[in-house]
Amino acid sequence: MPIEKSEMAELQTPSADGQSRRPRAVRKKKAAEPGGHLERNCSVARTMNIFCDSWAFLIMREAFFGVRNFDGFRSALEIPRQTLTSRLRLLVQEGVLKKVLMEGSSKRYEYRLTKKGYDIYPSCMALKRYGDTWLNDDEAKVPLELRHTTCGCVCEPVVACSSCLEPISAATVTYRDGPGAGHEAGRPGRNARRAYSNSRFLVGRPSSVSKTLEIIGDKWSFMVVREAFFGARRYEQMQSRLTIAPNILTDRLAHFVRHDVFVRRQYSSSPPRYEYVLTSKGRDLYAPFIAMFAWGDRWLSQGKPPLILTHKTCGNDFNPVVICPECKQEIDAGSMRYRLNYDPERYHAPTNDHLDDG
DNA sequence: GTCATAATAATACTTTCGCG
DNA sequence: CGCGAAAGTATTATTATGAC
Repeated sequence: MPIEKSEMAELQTPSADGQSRRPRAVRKKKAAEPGGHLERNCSVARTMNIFCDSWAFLIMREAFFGVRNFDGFRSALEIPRQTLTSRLRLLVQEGVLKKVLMEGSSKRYEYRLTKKGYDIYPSCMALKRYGDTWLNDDEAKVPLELRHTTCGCVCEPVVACSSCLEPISAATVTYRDGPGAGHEAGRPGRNARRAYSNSRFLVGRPSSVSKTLEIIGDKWSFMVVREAFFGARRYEQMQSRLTIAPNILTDRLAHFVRHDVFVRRQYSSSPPRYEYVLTSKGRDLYAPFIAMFAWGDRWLSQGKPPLILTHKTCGNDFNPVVICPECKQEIDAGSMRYRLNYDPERYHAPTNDHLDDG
């Protein structure tokens, strides 16, 4: 991964040399500067620029359940209006939803999935599967059961190699630069904040997608996990590869340790140093991660993927696909039926009902 | 080097209001 | 009602600095 001269100059921090002359971005003072630093081209990062926080994904999930209008989203998710407004606008702008006038009305709109949006379904299922596997309290029952109409099985979709159709994991995949490799300016503006309280979006329907997003609901979390999948273990490695603020990195690592995604292990004692190693629970995040990677390749790379994947097991280059383990067919939203393993009524209590007690 | 803390910038959320 | 803008508050991200 060679870095060109011009990029080097950008990457250099002002504090690197003693004298504090700014390289040249002197005209800041406005929001003009952000996006100044470069980040590696990455389909996951691009995907996360669209689904920049958990809400965006949950809105998509509801869309797959058939929700179409503003108030439908609002009541299903108990999302603040303003937040919903801005998320819908973003999703429309990015072309995963489209806003259409409802027939017979001059002012009611509905939000429909575009092809691009419809295609995020497999990623959604990968998130769901992860939550079912690792975050479900009730061992016996997952909140939502999928039935694959193509083959009739009760389906637990897996992420697999498009060449041999065997499930993939971080350990069985290698990488090399693709035609779209390189660096690009980061998205202007700051990254989205995490949602206020984690429990906030668990109040809607019980959902394994929500639970998964509680762990990796923001872009930085995904980026930290990405670096871990690419072999980074130490604080400093991640820090330098991501140009992430140190306290944010600290925060995310601690968050991940709390959630059993990383273990913190001392590798040196004279100066105490620690490294962060993925647990099996952490390694399993590879499935949703790579599913979103594939989506970014399909829709945001203009046919020039930044990275090419090779499946060690079969030896071929491949694209990640989400398939039904029974019939090996790729899944899509149209071929799935659902069964709820919970009482829907119970989970649609009026707002704030859960707050008032002594 | 590996963070922690404090100060500051920016955004999520709450509330209120307006418009057809 | 259905939707969103505006204003104000709460919380988080970023920057700067420093402890060890």
